[in-house]
Amino acid sequence: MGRPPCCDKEGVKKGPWTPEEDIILVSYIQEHGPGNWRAVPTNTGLLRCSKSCRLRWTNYLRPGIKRGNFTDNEEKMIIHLQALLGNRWAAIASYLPQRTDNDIKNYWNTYLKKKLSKIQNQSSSRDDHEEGFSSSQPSMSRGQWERRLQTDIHLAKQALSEALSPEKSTSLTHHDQKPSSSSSDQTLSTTTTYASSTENISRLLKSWMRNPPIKRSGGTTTTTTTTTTTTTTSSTNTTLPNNNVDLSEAFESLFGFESFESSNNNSDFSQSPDQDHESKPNIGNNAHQLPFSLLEKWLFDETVTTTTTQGKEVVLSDMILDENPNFF
DNA sequence: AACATATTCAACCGCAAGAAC
DNA sequence: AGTTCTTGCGGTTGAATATGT
Repeated sequence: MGRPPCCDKEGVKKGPWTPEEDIILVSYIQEHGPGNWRAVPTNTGLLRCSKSCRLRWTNYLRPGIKRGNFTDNEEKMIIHLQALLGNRWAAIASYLPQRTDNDIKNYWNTYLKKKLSKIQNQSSSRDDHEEGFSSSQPSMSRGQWERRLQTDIHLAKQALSEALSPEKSTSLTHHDQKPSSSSSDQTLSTTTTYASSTENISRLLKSWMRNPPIKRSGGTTTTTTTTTTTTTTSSTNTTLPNNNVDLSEAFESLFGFESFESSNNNSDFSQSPDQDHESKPNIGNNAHQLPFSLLEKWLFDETVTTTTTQGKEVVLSDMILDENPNFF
């Protein structure tokens, strides 16, 4: 049976979000900040459940989300972090601050998993003749598995190092400079790689205008009859259905996100402690300032620290696995 | 051109943890 | 201490889109 769904109420809209709804949500969050999601549908008049609002914000609307193709570095990091952390997408996403866990999860499920299994098939067919050893990966001898794990850890370190290195990998580096960085040139650079909420929505708007969701479940026809709580929103709604490009541009100017973003570089809007990243290590922010060993330490402290049978903690990354047979 | 199949990804669902009462 | 509420997470779904026949 289980608990009834939180959104089982009548009158709660489901399905794809419309630009109108996005605007309402963003303008509300701009005013009140993220959090207290329960109050969002009530206060905005959105016919969405709180969960849906939070998800829309965290996955698409919040500033700092990068969309589009994953870079090689990102791919590497995902692969190795997945090897280290498993399907802890939120944890993995914390190392790629500009990507959402949903994005990473989708990318993994639709692309990386297949790619890796292909590679694994190829290598396992080569390894089949080798003598087997019963380990957690049956097709691999224990020594192989240990060595691979070591290699994975090493590569993950390397990938992390590359990704966080300030002089490398422009896209990643820029992303790492989250809005909390104070320098204005960093702000400029972030606007090229980070998408602010405005940019997110304006992009959505543009693509939406190109391909209006005609068949979508009442999406476009659902005019938000509630003349929403925020003045900005209500004025926006009146102009929405007509001028497409102007709309998105008007939207950008409406919220003045350039100033908004920069004014929030040190603010709590995108980095407020009570929101999405509250438990995340926020590596992107200061990665270029932190000694890398510290990051490593944090990474491995959290994820690879394990306990031996004697209850003594062992840091896996520091172990020479082959020399510690008792580990298994 | 029309249909079938595969792929992508936004959104939903249910569960768990922790906060609030 | 127990219950309820809120939020976050990971798995899954299904509509839209791309690709193949």
